[in-house]
Amino acid sequence: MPTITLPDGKTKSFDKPVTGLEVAQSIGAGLAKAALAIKVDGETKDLGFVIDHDVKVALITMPKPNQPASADALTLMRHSAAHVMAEAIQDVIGKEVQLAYGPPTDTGFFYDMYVPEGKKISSDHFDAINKRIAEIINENREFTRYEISATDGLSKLKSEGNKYKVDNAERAMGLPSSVYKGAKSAFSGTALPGGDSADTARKGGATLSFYATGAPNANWEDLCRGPHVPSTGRIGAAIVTSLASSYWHGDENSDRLIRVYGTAFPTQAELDEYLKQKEEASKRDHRVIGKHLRLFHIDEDVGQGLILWTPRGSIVRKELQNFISAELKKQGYTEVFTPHIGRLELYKTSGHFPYYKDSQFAPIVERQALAELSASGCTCAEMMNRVEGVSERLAKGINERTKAQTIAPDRIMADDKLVEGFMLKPMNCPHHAKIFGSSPHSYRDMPVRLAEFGTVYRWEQSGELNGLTRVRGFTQDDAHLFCTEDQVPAEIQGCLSLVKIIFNVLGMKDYRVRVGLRDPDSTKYTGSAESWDKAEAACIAAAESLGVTFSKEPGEAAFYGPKIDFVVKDVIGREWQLGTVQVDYQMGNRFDLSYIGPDNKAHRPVVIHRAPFGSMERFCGVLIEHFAGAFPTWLSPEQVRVLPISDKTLDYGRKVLAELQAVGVRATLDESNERIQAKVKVAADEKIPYMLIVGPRDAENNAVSVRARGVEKDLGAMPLEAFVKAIASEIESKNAVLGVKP
RNA sequence: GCCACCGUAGCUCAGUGGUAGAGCACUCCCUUGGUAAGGGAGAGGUCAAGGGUUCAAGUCCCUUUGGUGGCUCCA
Repeated sequence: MPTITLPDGKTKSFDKPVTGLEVAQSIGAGLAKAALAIKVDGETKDLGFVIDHDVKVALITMPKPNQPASADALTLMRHSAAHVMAEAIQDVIGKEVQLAYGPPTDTGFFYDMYVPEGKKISSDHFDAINKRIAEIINENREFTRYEISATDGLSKLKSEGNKYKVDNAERAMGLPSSVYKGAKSAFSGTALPGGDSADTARKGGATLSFYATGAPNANWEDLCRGPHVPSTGRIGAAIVTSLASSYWHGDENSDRLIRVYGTAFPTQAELDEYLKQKEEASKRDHRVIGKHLRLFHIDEDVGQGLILWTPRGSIVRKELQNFISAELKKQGYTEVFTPHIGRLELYKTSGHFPYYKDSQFAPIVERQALAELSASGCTCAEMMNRVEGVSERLAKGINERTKAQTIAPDRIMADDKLVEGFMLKPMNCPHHAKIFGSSPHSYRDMPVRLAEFGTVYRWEQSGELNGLTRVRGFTQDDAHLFCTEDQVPAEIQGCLSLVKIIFNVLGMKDYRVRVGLRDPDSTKYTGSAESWDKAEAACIAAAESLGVTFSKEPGEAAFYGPKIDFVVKDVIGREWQLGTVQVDYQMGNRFDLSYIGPDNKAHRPVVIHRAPFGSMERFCGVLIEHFAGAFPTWLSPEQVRVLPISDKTLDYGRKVLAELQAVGVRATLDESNERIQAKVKVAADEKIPYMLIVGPRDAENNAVSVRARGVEKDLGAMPLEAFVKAIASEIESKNAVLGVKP
């Protein structure tokens, strides 16, 4: 005799078990019609789910017209749409396509599938697939769930010959996979997300559930734990959007699958709106704007992922750098400069080599050594082995070593033919550690804060490179704070206040904060449990003080300490990590760093790595999108453009230009013999904050007619002197004194 | 690195086997016009590179290279 509790607290009792649909009907016919599924004690179930005991329920419904769909409704609909798309693909491409895994995502859904040799799916098929999807939706077939015993289910799947579904079923039943032999234990290292794939009907139960899109054994069906919308017609509009490759279980040594992306919305209008928004967003793409506004250039002759900053882009970058430098000065940082390379030995000490060798540029080997290796017929692979060998030897030497150098640099070792070399630095910390270590320190001098806009190089996989946001050479606004353990909380706090200042000034509000904590079950971490507790507490407290929401992520700490990361989304929804603050208990040991404490004994400093922008490249990329290229005046490559009405006021224009330049305003003069309308249009396209239109009237009064970017009406004429004063104050304060808008 | 798609003038893009095109930008000329493109002329190309098929290739095939979207990775 179930009694159900509704979200508003009201209860309803039934004298026999009821389905979700019956619950909805008991409340109202309209609700029953709109219902897609039912949440039973927080878990989403089909409307056909039978409730036989007391539970809390909530119905998931189609949104009312002109109302946004709930996240639950979208997820449900998209999961169902994944089935429809899979059926359509098998209809269009062939039944030989084997389905693996098809969950909903934030913006749609995907289905991973194996496309056998001889079959192909490409965007040329999209029209046919979309047409078939529309047909299936139009047929309004019911999603029919049925359960069979796990043993029967498994043999059914085996007879169908789809090893991926067999694997899913075995996984759901808690059995070891009979088909997947990969190293990783689960998809993407975590449990299967709710959505597709199999699940037992009840926890610990012994059945597998299938969903037929229509009638079992007559229509298309799929092993799936559900839930689904009642019928295909409840999916408003769905399309396939793109293709990508993926790996079975995310394991690159395993089968390569095709991931087909799609999305679905309750109505065609919403789908159209979504597509339109995507198109609009792509206009804000920093790669598009960067080209249009001539901010940076990537040249294939220079190399992939290597940024050439053009004069205009360099101004933006330099202004940001000046801004942060000024803040650093206020906070007691000292600036250092270090070279772009260092000996391999250094990176063995720091632990960057060879552990991370796959993500670094190949070592630079000294000329003589290279010649001898080449003469002896040494292959590249052999050379790499020797390069690594010397590092390992040095590592051993370093742990027990005194200050004495045990291996001569830059030459082939006579005994075992090992090679010395240099590496393009992947990080700045080793150099900074060496600076700290180069002179004695008292606890009275601590913390020592070494800052550098340090350029580092990393061998990112070619497919990962992306405009300014993922590159192979980038400049970190890096600093290392060498402090006593007691100073850690205050220093973390200081780092975050810096990030806060920067984000506030730039008006960046749309970011999330991750606090990476240690995995309580792991022993991979260095440093005492007590230190970790304190540092983690300090990170959490600092994050709280930011006043934005943040997530605690156990297991996401680096092995050497906890960290705080700032993550922002780009225009197409991809997340990029920007700033980071990381506590490090390891570096002091690795580099044998010390300071003299009040007890007159040597102590290890704790090191805090921090980079509030992350990298100048990525930050500028994100910033371009944030402003859509319309930088605030202080950041704009060109702050003012003087537009003479005609050649007759060209001389006055020159005078205005000279006065602006005299006070350091970045201004230009449009000397073209276009009409004023054309000059205004061009300046507007280039997102120039201020246009000064100067004609005979202005020249007579020593005035300028001001037009501010983003302001409908022009600001009218004002004395030149007044404008110069106002814009200087706008630049100085970084506030829109004159009212420029993005 | 992997999968799919793409690479034509400085930029945005047409061009489905038969003599390389448009708009914008650029140069010159006319126009001297008060707030989102006045008019005309000119110049600009090894159609990403290399190989192949064909009487004939920007177009079809292969390789390389670069880009885009994902996957994987991310100190």
